Amino acid sequence: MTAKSMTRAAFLVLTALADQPRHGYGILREVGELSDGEVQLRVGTLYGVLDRLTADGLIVLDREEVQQGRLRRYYRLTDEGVAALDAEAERMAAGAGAAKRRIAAGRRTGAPSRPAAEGPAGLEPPTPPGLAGGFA
Amino acid sequence: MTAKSMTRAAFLVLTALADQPRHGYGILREVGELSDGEVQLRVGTLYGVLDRLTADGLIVLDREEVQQGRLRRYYRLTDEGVAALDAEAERMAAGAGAAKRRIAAGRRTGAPSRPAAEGPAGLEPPTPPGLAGGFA
DNA sequence: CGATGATATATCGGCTGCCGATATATATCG
DNA sequence: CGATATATATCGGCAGCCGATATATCATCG
Repeated sequence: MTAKSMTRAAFLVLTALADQPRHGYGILREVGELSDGEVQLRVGTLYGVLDRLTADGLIVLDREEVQQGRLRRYYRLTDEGVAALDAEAERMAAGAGAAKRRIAAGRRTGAPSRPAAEGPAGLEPPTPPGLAGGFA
Repeated sequence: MTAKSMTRAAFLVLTALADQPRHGYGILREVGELSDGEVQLRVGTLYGVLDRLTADGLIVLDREEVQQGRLRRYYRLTDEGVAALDAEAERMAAGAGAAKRRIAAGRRTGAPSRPAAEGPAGLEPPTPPGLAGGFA
């Protein structure tokens, strides 16, 4: 079945929960710290994602605590959630690798922009094969 | 400025164009082949993405050909497009690595699901620090 | 010769999903 | 007392993806 790719926000939440259970606000902070502030998960995005992930069985409510008068609702990954995150990480790494390889391949002629002004216009380049290098 | 992350479809199009200019239908086929059929870019998605990428200056219309009575409109990456793709690939690789590391970190106790039935419920685990391992 | 399928372009409506704004409540700090 | 941090949650708008649809040419098969 291979299960189709999750959204970016979902990936961030799952990653934040990968090492230990966290509550909503904690997830928000963790995502920010994880990327040194570059990637930010918005509050308005969080709860929808949490609901969807729960409905999909990738996370579950771990426990509720009242800490200093404030409610904390902790979530944790299910086995299915771990598997999904792992699969997504694999896909992303593969995609990133493929992109890098192809950038390098396109650099060969040293002409990234202007393609050197073709001849009399004809005969399309027959897709120089060889190093394909796929996603998976 | 760091430029915010592009959409998945945009990433796929840029990747397909990374090694050489291609026309719309060719991009569609290339994306499919690249992932061995796992990832598919839909026709209904393509042209909107192409327009947006053009407006953003990441790709440009390279040339138009009439091959066997059918029009082919070739696009290619701009220097800015190459840079954007490269940056995105970097981000994805970092994110994938971070997820993998955290999954491994969470596996330590060998209790991925049930957290071993806590004691009388109190004293949250004080966020065992150490190996943080960020995105970037 | 007509049907089917691959090639190739493009549009549109609907649905999903992200985000800014907003609301509520408590604890801390100045 | 007001501002800031912690913590939850909802809602409306907008961007973006996808299925369906339309159009046209060429090759293949019956």
